[in-house]
Amino acid sequence: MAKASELGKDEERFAETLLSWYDRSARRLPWRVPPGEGVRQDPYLVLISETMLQQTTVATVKGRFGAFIETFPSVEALASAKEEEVLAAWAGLGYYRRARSLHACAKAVAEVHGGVFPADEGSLRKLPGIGAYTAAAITSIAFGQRAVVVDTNVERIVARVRRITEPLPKARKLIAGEAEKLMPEDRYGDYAQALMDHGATICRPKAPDCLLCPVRPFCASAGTEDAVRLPIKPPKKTRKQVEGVMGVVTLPSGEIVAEDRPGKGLFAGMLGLPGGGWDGREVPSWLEGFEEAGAVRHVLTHRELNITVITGKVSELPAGYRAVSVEGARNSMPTLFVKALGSGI
DNA sequence: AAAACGGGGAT
DNA sequence: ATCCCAGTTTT
Repeated sequence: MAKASELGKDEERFAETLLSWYDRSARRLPWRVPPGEGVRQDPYLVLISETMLQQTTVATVKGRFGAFIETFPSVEALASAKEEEVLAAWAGLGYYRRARSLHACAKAVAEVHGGVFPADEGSLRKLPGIGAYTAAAITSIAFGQRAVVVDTNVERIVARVRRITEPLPKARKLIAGEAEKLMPEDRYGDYAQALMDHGATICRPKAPDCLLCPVRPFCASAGTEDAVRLPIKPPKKTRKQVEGVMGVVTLPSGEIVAEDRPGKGLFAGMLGLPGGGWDGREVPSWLEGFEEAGAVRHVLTHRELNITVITGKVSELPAGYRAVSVEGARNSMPTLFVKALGSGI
């Protein structure tokens, strides 16, 4: 460990060393430009990937990014798409507000900014769905400008490197300040992505690999128990258990009955199956008396859903609902409904 | 400041 | 089972 008088020097060497490691071992990812001086990525691609990656693993996004970009190749294409199409392309990814914000963001870029992404953090931050993290990511990765990118990887790395023992979320301000001190003087985009790779492959949440860590000489927790336990996180809340009913109801055409969900709440704006009880809405009376066909358990961050799946036939479409093919439902409904569909057919 | 908001992969 | 994830918005 360096003496206090040498910390300033360590701060410079940290970023330099991490960038050097990144040049050798950057992961290749579909949305990423390989490391190099002055490299930039298309801001539209950064927006899509960063939005998809919010609270979502790289493994999941890997399988969805390409198809989305193919469907909506440019910010103009996304802006001119119908919301229904955007939501369908997002089905299964979760946190569906992201898709609606993304669509609103594309419209704003197209209409307010003439189809050109604003190149400064402050303007980006004003766009729908772009918070502090995403604004900093676009600023650095797409525009090569200085921005302090702080996500959970960075929080973890900085808390360990600086041995910050104050629990989250109170430690956030301190962590952001320390993160800024550790920054390099150029290659801001590569540096942001180097931190991500380091957090994902070396400075992992549970089993950090300090023996392989390139910045071990600059880390106050390296090889100690602190490297495993920091940052200190707040205790988890227990999930509320809720029960409900969902119907897989067939029409004479072979299609099934579906609904457009309300604009707020769970799965807002998405295509869903008729039912209720689990989302604060009544089970529609026309579903009564249908045959029980299965059960689905679905766990969300703040709810645990226990759904009874019923099946039946109706001769015509009930008012307020719409007919969709089973294939269409599978492709555009959130996972919960697709699971119910599988259990009810 | 706390709650709402999905889903899947790793352990 | 539990933890965690390239967070943002609303309450």
